[in-house]
Amino acid sequence: MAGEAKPTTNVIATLRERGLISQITESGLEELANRERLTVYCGFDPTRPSLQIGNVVPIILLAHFQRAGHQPILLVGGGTGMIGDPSFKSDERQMLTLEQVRDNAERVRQQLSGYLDFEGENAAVMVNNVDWLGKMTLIEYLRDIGKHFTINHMMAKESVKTRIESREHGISYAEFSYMILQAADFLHLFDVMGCTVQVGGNDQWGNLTAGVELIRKTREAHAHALTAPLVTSASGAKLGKTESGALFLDPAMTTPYEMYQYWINTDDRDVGHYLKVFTFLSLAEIAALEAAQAEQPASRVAQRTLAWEITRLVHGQAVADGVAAASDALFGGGVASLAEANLPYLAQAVPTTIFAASALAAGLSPLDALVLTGAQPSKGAARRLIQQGGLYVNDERWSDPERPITREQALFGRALLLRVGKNRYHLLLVGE
RNA sequence: GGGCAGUUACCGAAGCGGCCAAACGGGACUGACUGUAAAUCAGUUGGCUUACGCCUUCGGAGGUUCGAAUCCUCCACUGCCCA
Repeated sequence: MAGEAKPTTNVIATLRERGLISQITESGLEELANRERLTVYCGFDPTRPSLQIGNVVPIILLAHFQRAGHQPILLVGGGTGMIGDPSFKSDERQMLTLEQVRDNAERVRQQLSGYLDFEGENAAVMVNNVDWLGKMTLIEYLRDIGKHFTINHMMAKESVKTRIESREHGISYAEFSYMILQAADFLHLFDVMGCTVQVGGNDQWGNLTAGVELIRKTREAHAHALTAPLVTSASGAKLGKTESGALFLDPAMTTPYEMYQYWINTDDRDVGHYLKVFTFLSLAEIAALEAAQAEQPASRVAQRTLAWEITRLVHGQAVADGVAAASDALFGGGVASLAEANLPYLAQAVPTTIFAASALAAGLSPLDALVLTGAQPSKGAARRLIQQGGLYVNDERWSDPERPITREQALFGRALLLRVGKNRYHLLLVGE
């Protein structure tokens, strides 16, 4: 399949100008990529139930390759996930149970399914390395693969260096062998699909080159490796870190609204860089957004675009539109501007409490409402908050703690958005 | 095993018989200002249908006293010193 159709654009140049290349093998990949259709793969180990935002970067690499006419392979590490990658990890991993790995692998497979085009002549392919690693015999592993690696070379790899030198932690034989398994993956995909390029995060460099070397030694063929840099912010913070933990792709673990808000709050200094990395907007469009942002900082136009694009990429356009509408209602236009259809996205955006219609009909004490939703720990605290002017009900400042909230204030007759302070919200919804 | 010092609110730390729901600092929260940022300034920071009223709180349990975070006894834990 590979090599039949001409690629359309210079994908390496595209990646380079977007700051998406950290290391690349000196193997003529750029010229080759312009000449023929390549098959490119990236692996994702199911070590957790969900991928994180950082995992999107190598997916985007694959997407750029696909847009340029090449064929991407998404590899789910159902086999390697049973061992655990030691690269740049200070401790031996807690081994997952086989059930956990299988369950995680299925989730990861679903999370990966939305980014690439699985139709057409350079359709993306999804594979799971347990399908071949699981069948390999010990003798095959040692004779066909292991024979081509020297321990000396493996020990010199930067990715495992600290573990080799560490007295306290050490490294098990299992984890030490991880790079060989990943090399075996590359060899397998080379053999059965003609795959000659592997991409990954920068921490994967050692594992990628292990595969390149294995293919050279056993098949006398050239394979290529390319890594994306670790994305960092101007303030040095690790990308995707929130108070509640990492930004997960699974909407049950990180709501699309949280995802959207995370990017909305991007520092001006980072927004251009992130647009290049996480969206497919042209460099001209990005430059225009940056200029508009610099001229009108309050518009947050670059951040809005970034947040919408990433949310759409991860969760789809309908969800991106919904959370954007909810976000605008919360921070800009007010809740009155929200369409009733977007109420579910608002409920996803803020903690939501269901309460009885009768309570509203009788007139709801704002003190009770604050305590009921957990927005305030006690009525005393709620009273202080109101007296300080810190409560808004559907955007109306509620300064009298004794004034009951009635049905007239409710949006669509059933929704009360309590705002505590500048930007803490609680939604009260009348139950069915 | 012996000796000494300590244990106060989210954290640090005052208080050493009534004026203590407990100084002060940090944090957190609210307001003003702002770009859903940072900085700054002001206020709030045990509970109770806000009441110069009541209730619960100063490691735990008892006791002395009209009255205890403050004094006594025992217990638990922490730190330092000596064996």
